[in-house]
Amino acid sequence: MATRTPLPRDSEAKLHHILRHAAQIFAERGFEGASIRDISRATGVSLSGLYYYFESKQKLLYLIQQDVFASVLRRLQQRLDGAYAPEERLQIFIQNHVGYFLSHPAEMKVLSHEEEALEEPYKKEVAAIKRRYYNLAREIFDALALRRSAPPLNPRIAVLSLYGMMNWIYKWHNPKVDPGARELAQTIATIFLHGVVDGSTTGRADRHNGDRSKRNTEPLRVDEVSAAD
Amino acid sequence: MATRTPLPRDSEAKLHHILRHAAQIFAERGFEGASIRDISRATGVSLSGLYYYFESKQKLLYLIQQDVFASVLRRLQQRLDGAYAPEERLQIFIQNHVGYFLSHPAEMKVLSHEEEALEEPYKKEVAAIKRRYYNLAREIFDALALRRSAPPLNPRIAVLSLYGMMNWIYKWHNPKVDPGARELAQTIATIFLHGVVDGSTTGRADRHNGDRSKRNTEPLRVDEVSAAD
DNA sequence: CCGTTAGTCGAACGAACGTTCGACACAGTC
DNA sequence: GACTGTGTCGAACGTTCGTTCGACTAACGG
Repeated sequence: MATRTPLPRDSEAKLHHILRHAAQIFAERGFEGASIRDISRATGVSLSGLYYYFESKQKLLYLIQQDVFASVLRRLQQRLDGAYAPEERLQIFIQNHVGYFLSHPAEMKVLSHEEEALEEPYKKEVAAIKRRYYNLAREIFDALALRRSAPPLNPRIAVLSLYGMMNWIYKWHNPKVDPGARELAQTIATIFLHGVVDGSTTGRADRHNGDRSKRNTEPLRVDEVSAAD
Repeated sequence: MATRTPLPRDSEAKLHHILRHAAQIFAERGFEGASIRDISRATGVSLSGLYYYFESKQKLLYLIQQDVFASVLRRLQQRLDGAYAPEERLQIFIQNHVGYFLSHPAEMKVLSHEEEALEEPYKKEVAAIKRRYYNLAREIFDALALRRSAPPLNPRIAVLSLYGMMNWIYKWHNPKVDPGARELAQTIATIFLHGVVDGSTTGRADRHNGDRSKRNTEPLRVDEVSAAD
């Protein structure tokens, strides 16, 4: 059935060349804002020539996302292998994610920013990979949460907040001003694990009211937000 | 002096009507992905009629962002008035931000997601407001950081991580599953202030590895990462 | 040397885009 | 009743979009 030559070598290399430059363009102008002509210009491949490598703009976005996600997960699995302590596993997880963010900013921005631009045949597939990635962090967190003496946190919110810290990086990180991956990951891990005021006896004792309160008096009001209308 | 006809009332009301529906459309399809014709359809105003209220699509996006930002800031200043304790101020800040996120999801998504879609005459103006908002959180954090006995954190990273936790919400929050603004804000504040493993003496043992935490020897396999490959 | 196939491209397609224009209805003011 | 300013619209402008098509080259197995 299948012929001898499965896939020529330079074809696959060229596909990656296209994926790399396309990610750059998508990162710069957004998926909808970027045109196939932009990508043609950036890659040096003619407009119609591109369609030999992907059948639609949607598929191109899917290929980029799937490719970078597979990379991240593959590297994470490698690094996690042999680490069993929850704290260490969390550090590795954060380090891996942040590290990839800073070393492949365009690809990771496309992954973070263009999630919704993907339409339905592909959207589901990427969502499945993301769920696996989420569950991995969730398992680490659940093991970690056993260390906690204070009232338990909503684990879903905790994990998604961690993702928020990490995935927001592309919005603000400036290599000329901000630290590299190692220090950045360490800072985020410290905040997530111990918070910003942790460490001394003053930590939690000085809430100015019933200390073990859930619903204390009322420091703030949420309800009426629609006043602006 | 010219008090005759300052601004027709229903005109301003209609502008807000347009802004509200346009934010909805931008939130759903993205700025570049949404067309003025979509907005015409959603508002009931004819295509050309819209241009009486804004001179370009860019200006429309600017008006939305400027409008919602002014709202958030105005409400925040109100609530912050009279609160002096750093922890309380931080709680108010988070509560305000998260509360606005959940009560005006479309507008806040546009603010978070379409930052870069804004071009140069307008981009600078919104950036200026955002800097003010950032500085406000930064001042609260600096006051708070005095409470910290552990080695100091990079304050810029800490504050931007907090923004990350909050601004990421629009990507995942599901009203049917996730808690409301109050509990959500409280969880984020707790994580930011005290971390997820804070509380007991085991907290800062620095390296908790010594004891073999064999209680879960589950290696947490990520089995076959590239299934779709 | 011939046929097949992988790879590449210029030119064009119809559709959709943001924006403009001129006309028109309805207020108030002289 | 003429004038002016505000608000509204249908129709069209020129441009750009994603995608397709047919022709072409280079390489290789027979």
